[in-house]
Amino acid sequence: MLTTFGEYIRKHRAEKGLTLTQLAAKIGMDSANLSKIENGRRSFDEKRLKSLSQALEIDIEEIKMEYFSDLFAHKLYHSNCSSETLVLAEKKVKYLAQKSAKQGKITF
Amino acid sequence: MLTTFGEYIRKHRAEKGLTLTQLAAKIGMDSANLSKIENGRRSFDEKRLKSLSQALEIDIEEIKMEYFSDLFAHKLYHSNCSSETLVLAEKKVKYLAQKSAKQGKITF
DNA sequence: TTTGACTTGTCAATATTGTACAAGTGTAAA
DNA sequence: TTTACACTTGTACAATATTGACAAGTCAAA
Repeated sequence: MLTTFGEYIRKHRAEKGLTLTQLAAKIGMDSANLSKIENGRRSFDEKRLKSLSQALEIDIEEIKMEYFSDLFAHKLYHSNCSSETLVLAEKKVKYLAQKSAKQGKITF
Repeated sequence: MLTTFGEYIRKHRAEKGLTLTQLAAKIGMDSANLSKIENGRRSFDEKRLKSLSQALEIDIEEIKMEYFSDLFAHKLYHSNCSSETLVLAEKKVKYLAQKSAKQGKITF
C-alpha cells in the first residue's frame, strides 16, 4: 500500500491499537508533535527511526525505506524535477561506492 | 559523465575558464566556501541554483537534476538503504501528485 | 457534561547551516 | 628570492530551521 510516511505511521499505530499518546511515549516525544507528523505538517526526525521500528515492531530496513522514499518524493515533487533524477541518483550511489572503495585502497 | 555535484561545478567552471573567485562573485558567495563545495566538504545552497545556472550558462533543469540526484545519492549511501528506495520514491511522487489533484477538486 | 483521542498554534530552546575572514599551501612568472 | 594568484582549510559568528513543550481547542462516545 502506498502512503506518505505520516500515513504509514498512523496505519501501523492503528494496527497495534495504540493511541497517539501511547506511541509518542514509547518513542519519547510529545503526542501533539506526533499528530503533526502523521498529518504531514512536520517531519519525522531520522534519529528516532530505530525507536519507531521497535515500538511498532517493524523491520528497520522497511521503515528506512518508507522514510527516505517519502523524503525524496516530497523533494522531487516540490522542486518539479523530472523523475529521471532518481535514475541518476541510483547511478551516483554506485559511483560513490566505487569512489570510496578506491580511496580505501589508497590509504593502504 | 558521472560526477558529484561539486565535481560537476568544477568541471563547468573550468570549461568557462573561470577562477573560483570569479564564479563565486557571480553567484554572490565567498570563494573559500565555493572551494569547499567543489571539494564536497560542504553542501550547495538550493537557493543559489538559479544563479549558478545563469553563471555557468547551463539549463536550470539539468542543474536541478544534478543537484537533487547528488543529494539523494548521498543520503542513500550514508543511510545504507536499498536502492529499491528510489523505486518507491518514484511511485510516491505519483501518489502525491494524484493526492493533490484530488484535494484540488474538493476545494472547488 | 465528562472523558479521552486527536488537532492546532505558538514560542523559546536547540541544532543546523551559511558567511566571512584569516592564514595557510603550491606554483609559476619576474 | 619574492611577488602574485589560485586554491584550500580552520574557525568563529550570524542567520535559519527544527524541535520540544504546552495551552487551548474540536469532536465523538459514554
